[in-house]
Amino acid sequence: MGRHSCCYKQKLRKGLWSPEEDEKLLKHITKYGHGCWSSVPKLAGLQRCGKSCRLRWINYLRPDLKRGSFSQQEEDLIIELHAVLGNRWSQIAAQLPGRTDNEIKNLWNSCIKKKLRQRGIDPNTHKPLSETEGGEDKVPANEDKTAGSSELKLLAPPSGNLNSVVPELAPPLMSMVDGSNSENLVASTKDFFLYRFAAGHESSSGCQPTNSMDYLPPRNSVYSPSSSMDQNPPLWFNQNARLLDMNPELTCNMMMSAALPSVSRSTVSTSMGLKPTARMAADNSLPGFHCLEAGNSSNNSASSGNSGGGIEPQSNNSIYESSIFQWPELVPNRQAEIQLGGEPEDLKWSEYLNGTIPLSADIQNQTQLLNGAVKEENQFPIDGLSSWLQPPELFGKDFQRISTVFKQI
DNA sequence: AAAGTGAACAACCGCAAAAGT
DNA sequence: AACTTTTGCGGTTGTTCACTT
Repeated sequence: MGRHSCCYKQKLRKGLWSPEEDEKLLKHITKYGHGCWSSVPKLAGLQRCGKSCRLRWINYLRPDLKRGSFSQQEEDLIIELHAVLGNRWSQIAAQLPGRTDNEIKNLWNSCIKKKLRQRGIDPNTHKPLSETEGGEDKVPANEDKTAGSSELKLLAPPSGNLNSVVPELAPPLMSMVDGSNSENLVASTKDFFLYRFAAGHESSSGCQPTNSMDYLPPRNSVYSPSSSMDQNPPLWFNQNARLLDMNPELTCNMMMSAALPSVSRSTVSTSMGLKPTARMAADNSLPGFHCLEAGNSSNNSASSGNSGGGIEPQSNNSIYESSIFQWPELVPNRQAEIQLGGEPEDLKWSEYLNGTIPLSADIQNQTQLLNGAVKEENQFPIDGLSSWLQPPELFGKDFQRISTVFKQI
């Protein structure tokens, strides 16, 4: 319990990561996947603890990270999600594909808090400062993590009256949830989330969710309590539901993958979360939109079952099968960005790597490009590297470092 | 030009819980 | 069932850089 044992070992480096360390970690994970994090530093030849490696990967090296500044839409979404979830950054991050909890947390503490105060809003309670009688830094009621049944508690809005928010949102949003009306998506994104959270609040009792994001009701979904993923249905559903009702083919793939044993621990990146806009857009079905996530889980569990034995190189496994890259979800994500007014600099690794940085919202072409990349035996699309490696000045110093590493790979 | 300041970002720490033995 | 190991999360601190004085 507590601090990881590897942290006690001597001579472990701390502080900022060097490009060489990044390279080692990236190479290792690209080749073998992370498997058991505690064994990663040893296998990758790093003088770091596994925890540090994990953090570095999640917050910095992961290829599906979206870099660049937050858009206004994203900020607004964060504020509204925070009003519902409190400081549950990982859950907030799950709704912002390509963003990490750390990133969002930093943004909140350094920027959004200040903005809200300037607007006369208490960032903790989301009420006017005048109503909070100087309790600026007090923890709001919905952040009481230690209280029992916290799942339901934290879902309650700061005002304590979630119903005041939800009912009027529900009718138009229901059609969004059902995917039958994709035209009003942009304007209602934030409302959509509030509704979804509220829906979770209502439906969570029968599901015994493990966290507040496990609310997703099985509407329009394939989740069945009797299915094989019921080893941890809330978790499984939490991580996959948004994708499940996106695409029948995807659903099929995921179901098959989920049928593999031990979809349990949350080793799966929450970055698979899709904005509603992306979700709806994908209702048009993207052929070849494979779900890697469930396969990822099963694969991870298989490797983690070998804990202590290190990671066996899986030379036959593609990068996808190694649960590292999750390109396909980036297709709808990209569309989501476009619909949400994503900024040009909000480019993604997949786009760099595929050399398919789109200049317009031509999703079909994009989809074809990405599908092509996927179909090519799931190989890491190194061919596309040259095109995105060329203008590093466009993407900052970090880009140069990573690009160097990828070049070498 | 140098020092001070604040914003933004990166990383660490401690804890809780899940998973494994 | 008890204990250990591993993972994930949130709070906090440290670092870097740009801007101001």
